[in-house]
Amino acid sequence: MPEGHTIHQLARDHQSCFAGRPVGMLSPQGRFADQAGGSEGRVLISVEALGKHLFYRFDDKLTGHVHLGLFGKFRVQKNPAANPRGAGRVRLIGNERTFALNGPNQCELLDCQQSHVLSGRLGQDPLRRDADVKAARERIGRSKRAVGSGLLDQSVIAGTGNIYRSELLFLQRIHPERRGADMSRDASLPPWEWAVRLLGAGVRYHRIITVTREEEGRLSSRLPTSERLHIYKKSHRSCCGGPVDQWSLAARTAYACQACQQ
DNA sequence: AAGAATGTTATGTA
DNA sequence: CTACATAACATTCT
Repeated sequence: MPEGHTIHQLARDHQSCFAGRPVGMLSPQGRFADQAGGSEGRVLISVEALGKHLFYRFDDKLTGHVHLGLFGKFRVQKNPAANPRGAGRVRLIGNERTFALNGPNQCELLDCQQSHVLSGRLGQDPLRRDADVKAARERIGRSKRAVGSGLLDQSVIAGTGNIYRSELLFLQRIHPERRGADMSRDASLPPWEWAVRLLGAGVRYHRIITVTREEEGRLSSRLPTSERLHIYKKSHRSCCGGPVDQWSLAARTAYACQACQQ
């Protein structure tokens, strides 16, 4: 569930649903408070996504911070919402809909200082207009590190996870183990542009799609999940059946087409 | 029922 | 200082 594009969707949704309203949420321990306007209620100014992190900015300068991690999930229900399931962490009650959060990796209230520290250590987010492309590119392009490692490092590029790492390196025919510094300068497009494109498609279609521009619309509505990706979690390419290698890189399973990714 | 999974951080090691 | 490994934490699905 949580790659960067998902988080941006949530930010957008929550922003339009709750900005300007008192919202009961996010007590310091991450337990939920379910009364909008109750003792925990503060007015929400805006919701922002930075990489895979969500920032809820409140009028009293505090920031609610949510990171979904592997399992975190917002469930949406039409009001009146059913009783909370499991260990609820946050409950956002809107006019028509209620969002309930379970299983986040992080869920806490930060002061200015803390939230600044957090956002400061996040890298460039391909989905943000204020991203410093040059910084991200240099960080990877000058590094002796494997590209596949840099792409998972949130302090370099924030928002790409294991799926996007696999898919965008495949699309460029770059082997994940290749050192950033060794990539040819004249490669058709550096990973950044592909990241922008793929994450953007993710937001647009509410799912991860890694096919070419013309095909996007068609494929997104028709294809089953297993066919929206080229090599992620596959032993053979979906297009030509060529064998796909699997190994561990930066503590996650990496994938590469044996024949064409070098 | 064990194990894997779209993630991050802190800590230890070389 | 960098890179890599490991553990910890959250939960659901096969």
